[in-house]
Amino acid sequence: MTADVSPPLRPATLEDVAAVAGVSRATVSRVINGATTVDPALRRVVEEAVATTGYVPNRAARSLVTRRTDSVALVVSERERRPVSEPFIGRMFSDPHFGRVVAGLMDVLRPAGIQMVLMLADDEGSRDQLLSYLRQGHVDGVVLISSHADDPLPGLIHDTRLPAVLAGRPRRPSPLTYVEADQRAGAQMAADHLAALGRRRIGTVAGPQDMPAGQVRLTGFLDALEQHGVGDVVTAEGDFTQSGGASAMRQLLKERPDLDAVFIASDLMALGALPVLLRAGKDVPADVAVVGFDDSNAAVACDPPLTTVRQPVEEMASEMARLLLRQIGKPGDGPAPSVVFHPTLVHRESA
Amino acid sequence: MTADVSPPLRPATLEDVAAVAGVSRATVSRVINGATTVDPALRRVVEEAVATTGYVPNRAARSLVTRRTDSVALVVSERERRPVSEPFIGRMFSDPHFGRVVAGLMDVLRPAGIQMVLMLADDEGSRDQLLSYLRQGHVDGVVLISSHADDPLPGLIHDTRLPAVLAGRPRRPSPLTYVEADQRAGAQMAADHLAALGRRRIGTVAGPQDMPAGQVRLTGFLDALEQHGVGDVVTAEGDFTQSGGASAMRQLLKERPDLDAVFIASDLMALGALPVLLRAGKDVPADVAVVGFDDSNAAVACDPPLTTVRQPVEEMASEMARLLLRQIGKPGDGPAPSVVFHPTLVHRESA
DNA sequence: ATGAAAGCGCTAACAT
DNA sequence: ATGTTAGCGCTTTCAT
Repeated sequence: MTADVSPPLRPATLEDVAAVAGVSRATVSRVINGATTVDPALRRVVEEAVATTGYVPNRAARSLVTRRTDSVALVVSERERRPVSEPFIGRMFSDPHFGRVVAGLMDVLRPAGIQMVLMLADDEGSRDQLLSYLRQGHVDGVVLISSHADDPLPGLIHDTRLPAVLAGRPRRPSPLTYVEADQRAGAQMAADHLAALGRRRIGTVAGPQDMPAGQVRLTGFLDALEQHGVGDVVTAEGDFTQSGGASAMRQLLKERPDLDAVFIASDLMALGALPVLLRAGKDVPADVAVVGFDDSNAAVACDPPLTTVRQPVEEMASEMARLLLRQIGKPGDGPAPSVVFHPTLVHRESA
Repeated sequence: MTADVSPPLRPATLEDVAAVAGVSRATVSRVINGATTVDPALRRVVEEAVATTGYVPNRAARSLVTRRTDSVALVVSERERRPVSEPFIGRMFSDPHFGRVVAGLMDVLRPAGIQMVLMLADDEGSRDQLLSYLRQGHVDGVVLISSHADDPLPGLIHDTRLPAVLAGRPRRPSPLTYVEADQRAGAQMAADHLAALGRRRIGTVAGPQDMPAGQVRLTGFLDALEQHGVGDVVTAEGDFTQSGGASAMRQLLKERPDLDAVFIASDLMALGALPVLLRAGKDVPADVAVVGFDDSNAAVACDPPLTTVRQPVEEMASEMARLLLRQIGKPGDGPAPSVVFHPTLVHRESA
């Protein structure tokens, strides 16, 4: 323990450190920024001065001259909430999926010293506000999580020329880098599994056909099944909600009461569908095998626990962060190539 | 539609606006910041120039001189993850509760033009990093969500003299403002309800006893039950996760197979516990009445839907934001008085 | 009511 | 290898 230095009322500046170390501001700056052209002895002196003064760089000042901010925006884009009366925002925020993405991003961003600024775009006003924020260069890049297919934001963000990465392939083709899980491959794994189980009277609760994920999971499933010689598959469309899954399941059961397997395009819909099955006197998996998609919390909440297609959400988010950092690092290169992850089948009890 | 101005390669500065408007930088600055001492006519001219140039203030430059940042930190503090091998951070992040807090905060911060910077403190290194960040004044205030009782962060944050608001009363008394729901009252409501139902063979899945919420919900429940003449209550501790809820429920069932009611200290744990109950051949609520806590998404995802103690999480978060903004507004006043919200019992089908 | 000018703390040429 | 200097874009005295 050394004697206390009298506590600075004003945070130490580069100037203060320079004075203590007996060098110029520039030298201190060089040490701070790890320039190699500094005499080792001087470097030590400066480092000591930094320690005694408790110096921390002022981001605003630095950012003003470097035009970097060492922060990125995490933009959550949601469809406009229809009734303005609806009290609170953020369907996305209360989705555990969102938290998993944040965790994955932070895992990479934090060690890099990059801060995350959380932004929400859920109507035209907030979108304009967001864009002007981005255009003014208050962040070095953006991660976009969009919950709806017709989102104009990928295009608008691309126009800002800011490095950006999308969570999931956008519906309209975009030059922006995206990271997604191979939905088609996932659906195939579900089909293969069901076929391997010897099931032949198969149905599927599809997702909304106006969302890419909904479409691809359905066609991927049907195509794979066809390869297994199963051509006659009953289909009902759900809306990715629990109750949507329930009514789609009812419909399926009416059309094909002797069903022996069903692929449900999201765990949440499966959570709604399972009780319908049980109520109809079907045992899962004995009578009807069920495979879900996502490996979300809902999968374990189901009874029986759901065999489901897992997307490595955290890993994908970390990859988004890495891709973003890479683009920020060398701005000339344009968007980084997109990355597609491979899903895996998680075995539980429903199939 | 007027003719396009040639697109600026470099974002417009105050100087540019001043040139277009034919006034000085100072006057533009006054208009931007709503000073009253500007001639209405000139004001209009300047506003037009702002529009045509697409000017947006540069935060870094402004912050450098004002020493305000128009952003606050949302700090998530978690216990250190024991095995470093554990792949990912952020138990908190994947908790839907977190998302609801974010939504509530954003609801008041966004209209105020305040950005939220997400920060995580889960070991000493990240805590130090966080504190130096805070001390350097990169944010105007902090919202702290802490997941463990012995968190030193409230004290450390108080030492920074930065305006701050805590989510939940800290274990060690602190001068910092906090916002919380009356956990004890909530637990009491659960007990009253179960007692009114005539249940007497009662168990509870408690939260972690090293968390204030875990402790208070347990003691509040037990005390209230005692008042109803129910003294013999079996208890198992969960960790506020779904799987933790499941195993605690199994334990409870083993100790007391004839249980007719259980209070589960979080909906998420209830989501895990319900299937265990059903598997054991118990009908809910006929055989076993279940009351949860939180009124989160999980409550509605449960089958049957959960009767649960509702904390107005979003409203509480909004209140935190308001209290923080107030302290930021007048720094002299010190911490604002804390606020305690009252929980309500939400009736669904499980009890 | 408006303008001129002085910095805020930092980095990056440019000199030495 | 180190120091000198000129800004980055803004707010804010201080004159006028």
